[in-house]
Amino acid sequence: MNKEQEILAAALKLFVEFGFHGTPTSKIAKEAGVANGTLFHYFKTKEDLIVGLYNHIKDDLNRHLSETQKEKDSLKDKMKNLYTASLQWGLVHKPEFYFIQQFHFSPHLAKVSPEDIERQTRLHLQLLREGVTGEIFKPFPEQLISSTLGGHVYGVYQYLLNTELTQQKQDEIIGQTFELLWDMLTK
Amino acid sequence: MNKEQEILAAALKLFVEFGFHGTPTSKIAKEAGVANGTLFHYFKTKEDLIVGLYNHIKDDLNRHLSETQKEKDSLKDKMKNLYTASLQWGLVHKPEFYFIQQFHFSPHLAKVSPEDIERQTRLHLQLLREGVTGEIFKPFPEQLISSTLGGHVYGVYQYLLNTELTQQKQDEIIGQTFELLWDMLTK
DNA sequence: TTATAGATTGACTGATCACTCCATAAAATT
DNA sequence: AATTTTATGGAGTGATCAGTCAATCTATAA
Repeated sequence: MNKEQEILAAALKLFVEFGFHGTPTSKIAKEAGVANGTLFHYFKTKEDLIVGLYNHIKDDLNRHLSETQKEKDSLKDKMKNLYTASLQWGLVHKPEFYFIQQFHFSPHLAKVSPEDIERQTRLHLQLLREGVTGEIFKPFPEQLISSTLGGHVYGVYQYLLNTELTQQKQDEIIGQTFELLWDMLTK
Repeated sequence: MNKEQEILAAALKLFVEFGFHGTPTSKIAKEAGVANGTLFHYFKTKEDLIVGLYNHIKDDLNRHLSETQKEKDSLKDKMKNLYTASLQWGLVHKPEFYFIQQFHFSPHLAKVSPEDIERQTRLHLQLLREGVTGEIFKPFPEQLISSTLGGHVYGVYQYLLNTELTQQKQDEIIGQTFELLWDMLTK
């Protein structure tokens, strides 16, 4: 791992544990095994580091989710794969998932550029549009379906996070809750 | 409004806008129109203020939700009233709702005492238990139903927040989404 | 009236923090 | 080989901040 990645990894670990406030850049540098100055060589400011870490994680997640998409799958299968992969990635990458949410409720969110946002939501938006224009979903506004979907994933994630289940039980829950979600949203 | 409440109101406003990190206690005191020392007379530390504000808001919300509950209502009506009141309160108290979420993804969450948590979740838990023991809900773990429910509220809230709807349209969406939720969770 | 306790003030402080700066080293480019 | 660019280090700094403190004010009770 190069120094930039070491810094990102250290920042993630400390931000999740102590919050943005509670984490001085000096501690991040120390945890990463680099000098103070090195951190500011890669990230002009602390805020730059925070936003950079967010984009780094989001792109990583997005790359992973994209890999689950196969052209020839039905919409339902594509969405199920997206749903499943999201939850599984979140369970494997707990600090990353927590950080995303922590970031979403911070003033730093406003610093994410529109291009970054577009790139990070393209995949979801595309599937959603497919379902809306194909009249697969119930006749609700696209935004409402999107929000409901997001909320559902969030809720199920919280459950899976707080109950230690075997991989098999986990997959079972994911499958069942997807069906609930699908039945709720489609005609 | 007495000084303690002025401080809480100022803290809420500034925390939501600038985050915990970006809000010095001196600014809070200034915004509240009190001296620095006065703030620390009412709250021993900044963290005390943050946690105190959270409990203050949560108790406020809880008091409001409790008022919607009538003994003789059916479970469905009780839940619908809780659901509706939650969303409406959140829309009227946007900063408060945002602060709750901001707080949930901060290290300060760990400082809320078990008694406070119990008091703040009693109402929800009670209705949930009623539905589980009465076999109204589908046979899922209580925790899963609870999380799903929370996620659903969260999702619909995000939608209502981001779309400027008339009161009437809003109520319509709330009614419709509750039915979706109810159908999804009950037998 | 006096005594006591709480409320309020704002100047002050010790510690901490984000960030700078310059020296050196390594790598890339000419 | 010479030159430029990039990477790294770490001591240093000015600003800021959470929290203190002693003085004053207010109110209530004895």
